[in-house]
Amino acid sequence: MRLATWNVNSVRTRVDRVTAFLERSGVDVLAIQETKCRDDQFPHLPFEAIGYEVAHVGHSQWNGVAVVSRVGIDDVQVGFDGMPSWSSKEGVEPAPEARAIGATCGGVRMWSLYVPNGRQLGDPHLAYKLEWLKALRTSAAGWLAEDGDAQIALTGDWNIAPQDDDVWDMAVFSHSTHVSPPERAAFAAVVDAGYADVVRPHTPGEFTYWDYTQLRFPRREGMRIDFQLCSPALAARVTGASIDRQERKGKGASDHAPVLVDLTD
DNA sequence: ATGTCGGGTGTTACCCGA
Repeated sequence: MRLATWNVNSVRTRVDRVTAFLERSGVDVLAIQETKCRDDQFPHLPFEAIGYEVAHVGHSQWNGVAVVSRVGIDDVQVGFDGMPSWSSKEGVEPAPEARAIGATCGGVRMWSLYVPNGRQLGDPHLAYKLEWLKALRTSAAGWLAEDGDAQIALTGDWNIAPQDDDVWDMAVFSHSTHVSPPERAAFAAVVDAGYADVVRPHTPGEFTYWDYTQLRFPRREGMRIDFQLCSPALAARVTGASIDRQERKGKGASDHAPVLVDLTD
């Protein structure tokens, strides 16, 4: 079985590319982030036409996450227990955002996660990001406490570069989010809860994201911020992993590349 | 920050978010 995660930066703009990727890559379960649409706007038909079912949550033009599967899609859960809310502006009641959806697909509990960006050091959005990750860690630890043999994949855009070599130049990020110690500690806490980054060992020195500006992609100036973290029982099934750099090329590319994991049957 | 992308709208010019 093959799992993938991909921040597509608008599923409506990119639907042809995403379905072509599914057909080309043989991915069985795809976690999508930044669909940037409401549920009623999600393009279900092109996915169903090639044999995939969709579970999606989207409340507005922001965020939006989905799981797409051709091996079944059961027990869909929107958000996780304790997931913090966010208010886009003063005077607006905080509400849960469309940043997490889980579904069981072919025996794997697949989560599509879009971790808050954090914006800038000192911004309230960074405090929200850290709270969000702490709550995710608590929930994810609980899932393993319930069933130590559970096959769980925490996949998506984590908006964190855990190591210095996960960005092209640390000097550029000296006053930025994504590399700050609290963010890295929040990521490490999820790993410590029992979820291993199964992709890094197979993709040394590779990036998953390149900014649209400044010719970052041709200059190979990227970041590794998209991950698949797997529970012990799932990590034991991993036979390989890759980052599909090809998908960042050409007109109409997302700024993120798909991250793939192969499992034994 | 923005030499770029998305989405949106009090739309054809600007807003926000990444």
